Parts: sequence; structure tokens; C-alpha cells
Amino acid sequence: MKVKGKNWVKAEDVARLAGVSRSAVSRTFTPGASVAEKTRAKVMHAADQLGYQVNIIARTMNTGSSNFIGIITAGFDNPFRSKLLSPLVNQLAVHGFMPLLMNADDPDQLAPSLKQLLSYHVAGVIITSGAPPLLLAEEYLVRKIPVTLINRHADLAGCDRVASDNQQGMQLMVDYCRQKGWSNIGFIGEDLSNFSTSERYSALTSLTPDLSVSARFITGGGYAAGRAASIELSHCQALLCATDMLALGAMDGLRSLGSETPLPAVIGFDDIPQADWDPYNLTTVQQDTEGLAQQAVDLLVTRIARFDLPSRHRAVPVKLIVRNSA
Amino acid sequence: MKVKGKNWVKAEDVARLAGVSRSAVSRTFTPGASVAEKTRAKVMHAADQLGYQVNIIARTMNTGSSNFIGIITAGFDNPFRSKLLSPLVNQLAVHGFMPLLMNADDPDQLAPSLKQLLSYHVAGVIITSGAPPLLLAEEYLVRKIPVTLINRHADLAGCDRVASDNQQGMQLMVDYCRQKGWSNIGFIGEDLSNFSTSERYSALTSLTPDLSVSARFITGGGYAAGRAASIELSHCQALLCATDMLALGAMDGLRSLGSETPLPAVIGFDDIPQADWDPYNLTTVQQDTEGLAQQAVDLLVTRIARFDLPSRHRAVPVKLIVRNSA
DNA sequence: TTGTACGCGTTATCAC
DNA sequence: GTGATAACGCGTACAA
Repeated sequence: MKVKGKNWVKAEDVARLAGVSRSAVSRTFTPGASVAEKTRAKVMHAADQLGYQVNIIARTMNTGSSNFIGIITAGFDNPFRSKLLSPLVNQLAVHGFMPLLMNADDPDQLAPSLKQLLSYHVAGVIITSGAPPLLLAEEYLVRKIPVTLINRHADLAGCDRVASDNQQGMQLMVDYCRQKGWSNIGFIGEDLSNFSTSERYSALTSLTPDLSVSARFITGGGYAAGRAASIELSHCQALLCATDMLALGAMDGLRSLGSETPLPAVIGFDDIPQADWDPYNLTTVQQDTEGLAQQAVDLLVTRIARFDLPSRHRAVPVKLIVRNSA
Repeated sequence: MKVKGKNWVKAEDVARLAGVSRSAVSRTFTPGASVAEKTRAKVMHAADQLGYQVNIIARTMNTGSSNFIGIITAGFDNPFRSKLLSPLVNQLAVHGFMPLLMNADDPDQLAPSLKQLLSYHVAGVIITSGAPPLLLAEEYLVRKIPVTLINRHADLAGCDRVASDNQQGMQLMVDYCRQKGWSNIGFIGEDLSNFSTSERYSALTSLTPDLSVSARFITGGGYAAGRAASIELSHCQALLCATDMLALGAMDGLRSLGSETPLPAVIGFDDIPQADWDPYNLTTVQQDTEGLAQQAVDLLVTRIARFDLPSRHRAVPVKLIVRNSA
């Protein structure tokens, strides 16, 4: 005798109690199936009584299409990515999808992780900014599994992409600088291999042929990196940072110099919760995380419905939040 | 003709290519099954060639036990919870489990979420501090699905619990205060219905019969809450906070008063990354998130193997990190 | 509208 | 050690 650990209530149990066939139960729980109102009522009553829940595993097996979506991201410790995770999970839930979370902190572990995800027959994959190289994602596209990138470069044909409007964001920053009369500008970014940094930087240079721009790119791109980089750029009038983490570090770096010379203004990008804290009061370009999540899920859902679509790209508008740091 | 979207490679395909039976393929991928080395080699070769991955959905259906673990948490925006999420996901992966992430930000949405999770036939559930009332979790225990709580009260018999050693943490704080000669102490916490706050507060009162302790409990328990509460407690010599977020807010609240009177020392609890930032340099009790995650998963795994176990509780040691705020 | 019968891809069982 | 066969729980074409 097989010892199955659990004794799940199955459709057959409900059918027996309701005095109908098993198919009737199945139809009751299948959206858009045809069941007599009276039968449906009987079934629902019996189901409630037994605490029946459709076994999604079995349903997936049968229909061949799962409602799992892989979310591949790195560094939950990064406040912006955490901030993005919430609406992402919520949006997926709205569409009836269940996220499978994969941590890509360790680049070496990414390949096996992606492989493993495959065996869950995910309906789609969302890859966020922090995650390492995604040549591996090709495996998904070959299998006609949609891949959506958030704030990443579209290294791959056939996958959709949503990103904050970096061009607009830098335009806002530059306009603000001009308005203030700052012409000697510094830029702090992560590695140039980082999509957000490189796109924001190239937007900046294209917008400011007339201004003096000195830039520092620091691997890692966290608080400490910003802190270090700012010290080398203290002669600027304004420091534009590719992320808020860099900006907050920069502010502290500048402050550590003492107040002998006037300190540069600092502008960030993201609007993480910490930007609003007293010691910073950071002026920053706010990313619309709700919007990013909504667009990403929408792209994914439509492509799941129909894989043969041209690659799409959506830019989500950003907003300048003026506080005291600039 | 049924139109299945994908053309997954199945065991049968591998079997055909390898010139063996489907069972041989299954055995090759089933840990601890008996296969001739030569057969295994043939199978592996064919599998690699076709890019075969075991269909976990089908395996789950058959064996009756899934490797899904539900993680129920609220507020990824809380740095401490984000910090905990990483090792949790990693630990689960180590044991071959796949986390299903449920956001419990909206208490009203929690009930349906938990119900839904049930239909994935999760092998177990982890509930973290932020999540709303868990009477609902009883549904799981009735079905013999293990539930492990992290930094929560064990409202329920039969579920395991892991928490930082709050008693020890408060002892460290109090010892430090005595050593410094502070006898007029303030405490800032979230609601008393919050487990961490209430346990830390009662530990504090039991440890300090001889000292004067005034306390403020503020719903929400974030940065703003700490900021507001601190102002009412500025007469104290030391402010002990139930979380780092409260502590950081408290420091800023105190600073906003100007430096007319000497400001109280501030000690936090968590050690989130922001505690180490320049403007704060917060002295705090560090929670061992790796340890919490490891213990939680261990408890879960052992109870999955054997449900009839007495309720267990594990306290994870904490550590005082002395910085400049106290 | 309802019930019967089959198939989804895998693992477990049982003869060989 | 290996291959045939029976489950696992559900959706659905088909016949009634």
C-alpha cells in the first residue's frame, strides 16, 4: 500500500458527496464551462463542506500550461529591487500567476537555477536589473517561453523589455542643473556594463555637449562606492548619480570632507524610501515601480497568449522629486 | 487535436534515443534508484543531447509530495525582512525546495492567498514577522502541512518557531547601559501586538526592576514612527528601540530638537545595512539572518519528514554591534 | 446538460 | 538490472 503523506480532498470526493459525476465538479471549477445552475450549487456546497481546492498541479499536467512565472533577481538587499518586488508579485497574482523566486546573487549558481526553473514548466520569466548575463535566457526563447526584462538591455531578440525612461530622467536632471546655473557636472555610476548606468550616462553626454562632465564608474555601485567616488568629484557643482544608493553614499562622502569648500548638489535616481530620510532629503528622479511591474506583467501575459510577436519595448515615465540635496 | 503550446522533451523521447525503456530514464533521474552504470551513461548522453529536464509537475503528481514551500511575508520594503529573504530562498534551494512567495501586505487578501497556496499542495509554509494574524494557518496544520514561524508568536499548537534570542538581546542592551551608567531609559516599540516588540519589552522590564523605563508604542513601527516617538522621550539617557527602523527615525527626531540639551544614546535591534551609514552609525543588536533562515528551514524539513513531532522552538543568538550612537 | 473514457508525464510495483 | 503497467488528479471530447 502506497503511503501518501496527505489526504487531499479530490474532485471525486466532492462528486460523491454532491451526488454528481466527477466531471460536473471539474466543470464547476473550470471558468467558462457549461454547468446547470442547480448542479453548480450542489457542487459548491459539497466543496465548501469538504474544503476542496482544485489541485493546480494536476490541472497543469492536464492542460499543459502552467501558471508559474520565474522571477530572477539579485540582491534583495538593494532597496530599489525590494521596492519593485512587491508590485511585481501583486501584479502577477492579479493575473492568476504564481511567482517562483530565484536568487541570482551568485553568478555561478545562475545557470543551474535557470535549468531547474525549466523543469517547473514556467509559463514565462521575468529578469530584473541585478541579474547576471542572460545568454542563458536563450534556452527559454528556444522553447517559446516568454522572457521579459526589467531595466535591462535586450541582449536577445524575441524578448520584451520594460525600463524607466532614462532619457527623460536625465533630461529632468539636466534641465534642473541649467535652471540652477550649474555647468560643472559630475556623474557617478556603477560599471558601464550595467544597463541603467550606461544608458543614463550616454543620455547625459548627449544632452550636455556644452557642459563639463566628469564621470566615475565604480563596480558594485552601493553606498560605499558612492561615498568613495564623491570625494574625487567634490570640485563639481552638481553630482548626478545613477542610483539613489550611490547618491546617498556620495552625500556622506562629501560631508566627510568638512565644510571648507561649498559642497556640490547631489541628485539621485530611483527614489528609494531612504532618500526621504532627514540626513539626506535627496532630490531624485523617481522610478514608477508600480508602472514598471504593471507593464512587465502585461508584456508577459500578452506574449504568453501569443508567442509570435515582435520584440516590444516600453518606457515608463519618471518624475523629478525635488528635495533639499539639490 | 489538442494544441499544446510547448513541445517539451519527455522521458519517452530520451528513452527512444538512448534505446532503453522509459523506466530506465526515470530511474536515472531518481536519486537512489538502481541503474547499471552503462545504462545511466547512455541515458545521460541522450538527455543532454535533447536538453531533457524532469517534469517536476508530473513527478509531484505521481509521488504526492511537492517541493513547494510557501513563504508568507509582508512589506518587502522593510530592510530587515528583505535581508532575511535572501538566505531563506538560498537555504530552501539547498534542500531542493522551491519557494512560492505570497505578499501579505493587504490583510484582507491574505485569506484567499492562503487558500490558493493550498491548491499548490505545498510541502510546508514559512510565515515571517510582518504577516497578519495566522488563525488561517490552522488550515494547514489540519492537513498536516508543517508551518514554521520566524520571529512570531506561536499562536498555534503543532507548529515550530524560530526567533532571535530577544532575552539575550535585551540583556546585552541593558548591560551596556549599566556599564555606561545610564539609569533613565526609554523604550520605543511597535504595537504591543507585534511579537518582537512585546517580547523585547517584557524582557526589558524583567531585567530592569531598578531602573526607570518609559515606553512608547507606535503602530506601523517605521522610520516616521520612531522619529515621532523619540521626541517625547528626549529626556532619557538612552533610547532602546525594538527595531533599527525605529532607532534611525529616533536619531533623526532627536537631532531635529537641536543640540540645546544632551541627546540620549540610541540603540537599535536588527542591524540593517542602513544602521552602518555615516549619519547614524547605530549601535545595535544584530540578528543573525543566516542563522534564522537555516534554523527555519531545518525545522521545516525535519517536520516534513515526520509530522508527528512536538512543537519546537529555537532561539538564535544575537550580537551587540557597538558603533557611535551609544 | 450530464456522465464515461482517455490522456497528460512521471514514479512505483512487479514480473522477468 | 530491466521493461511493461498501473496509478497520481484533473480536463475534455464524445456519446448519451
